Amino acid sequence: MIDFKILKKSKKSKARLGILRTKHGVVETPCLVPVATQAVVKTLNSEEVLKTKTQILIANSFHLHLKPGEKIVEKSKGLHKFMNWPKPLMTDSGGFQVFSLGFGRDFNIGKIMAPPATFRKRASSLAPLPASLRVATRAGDLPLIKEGGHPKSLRINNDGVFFKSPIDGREIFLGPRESIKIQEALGADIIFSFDECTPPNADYDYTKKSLLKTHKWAEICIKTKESEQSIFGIVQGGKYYDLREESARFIASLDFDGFGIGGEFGDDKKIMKNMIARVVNNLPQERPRHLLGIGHLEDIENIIRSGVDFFDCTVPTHYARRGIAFTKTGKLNLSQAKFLNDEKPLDLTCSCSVCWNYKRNYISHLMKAKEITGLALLTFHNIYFFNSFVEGIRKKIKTGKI
RNA sequence: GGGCAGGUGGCAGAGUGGUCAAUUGCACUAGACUGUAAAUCUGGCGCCUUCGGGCUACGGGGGUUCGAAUCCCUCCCUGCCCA
Repeated sequence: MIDFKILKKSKKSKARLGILRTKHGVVETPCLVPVATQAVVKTLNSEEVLKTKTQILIANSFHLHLKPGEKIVEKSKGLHKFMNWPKPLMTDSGGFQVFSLGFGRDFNIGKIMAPPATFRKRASSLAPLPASLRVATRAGDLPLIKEGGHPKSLRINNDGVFFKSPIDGREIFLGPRESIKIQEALGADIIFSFDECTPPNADYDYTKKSLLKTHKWAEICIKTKESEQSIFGIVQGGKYYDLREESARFIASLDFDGFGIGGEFGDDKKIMKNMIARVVNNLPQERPRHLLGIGHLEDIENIIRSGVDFFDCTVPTHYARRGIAFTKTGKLNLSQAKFLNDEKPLDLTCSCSVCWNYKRNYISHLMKAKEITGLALLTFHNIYFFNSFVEGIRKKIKTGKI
């Protein structure tokens, strides 16, 4: 059960200031949702995460189903108790793993891909891409995934997805019913409907067919859910404007408590902004919107201006474990030897405990020495920094600057 | 003192007459990473360059050869075994 109230709507953009009430406390929006896939923000314990201005976390059904299994979590009276996290929680449905363990693995790609020049031209129109078009990426050219295409390592049919467990290779079936049952056992405040996150190199026909499946699954998810948890439906449609609108309208027609926007829009920031705005235009104003898996620092203001209330992203935590700190003046790679002679804090304006107590030279040393505390310090700082950044945007909305 | 095995780029370790500035790994270095992978992918990694190439390099010195990291002599060093 959640209650979402919009406190202020921007006059300059679609941005809005909101407050979400849950059994586990309130969340001020717009809000970053740090990722705790395996019921942990990697490298940090829950008390530490509480000190990073984090208001809500998102865990993952698929991963927790594999390890330790939702029954274990249920026995511990749910995720909150299990991981000692007192604040609100979301769980993702496993829909992203349909992509990441499927085509994502086949092509060794992430969900966001640079669109080719030809796509840039066409993307602003409603016309679908010709099926013959190849998609250019940073890594070279990838074949388009056409209708009927299927990933090597998992099978997708109308009822759900047969995964191969990365642990022991056994087959694991996950469909809308299974996902909801798992998420009910986990007991987060907000759960997501089971979708297929379409690959970035999917053609129009594949995306459309996948979309219809995601829509059907959304209906089943709503029917299956027996708990009092709130459930968000997920809009798909790839980078095709008409499919995005169709999906938004359909998902909005169902009785969801809020809405996720999944998949990707290419890495052209302008197109992304326009496309999110189109989706948002077709969603009910009064309910929360969550942009799934997007949140590079330079994206955040844009997506909030487009009307997004929540967004989760692995960037602050994942980059931290690659030695990268986010700062007001850009990214720093603490693995670089030059920081061994740098006695400044990570960010001169940051008030997090890492920036108060540690210097770049020490963190750089920890990175070079492969000491895990270095990863933890960077993770802490990055989350705090991102949360502060979003806090700043909330202030700007409040004061009418955005 | 005798016998044997070795000495190759920051390290480990291939090569055993020309296609070798020298496979590969590590380290180093630069970049990538968007519903998670705490190490993955891509590039660089002797010096100089007008990007054609030039110079210096496989323990030191000498030799054979059109040509040597590779063959011979000698010296130095290391490891193991025997006295």
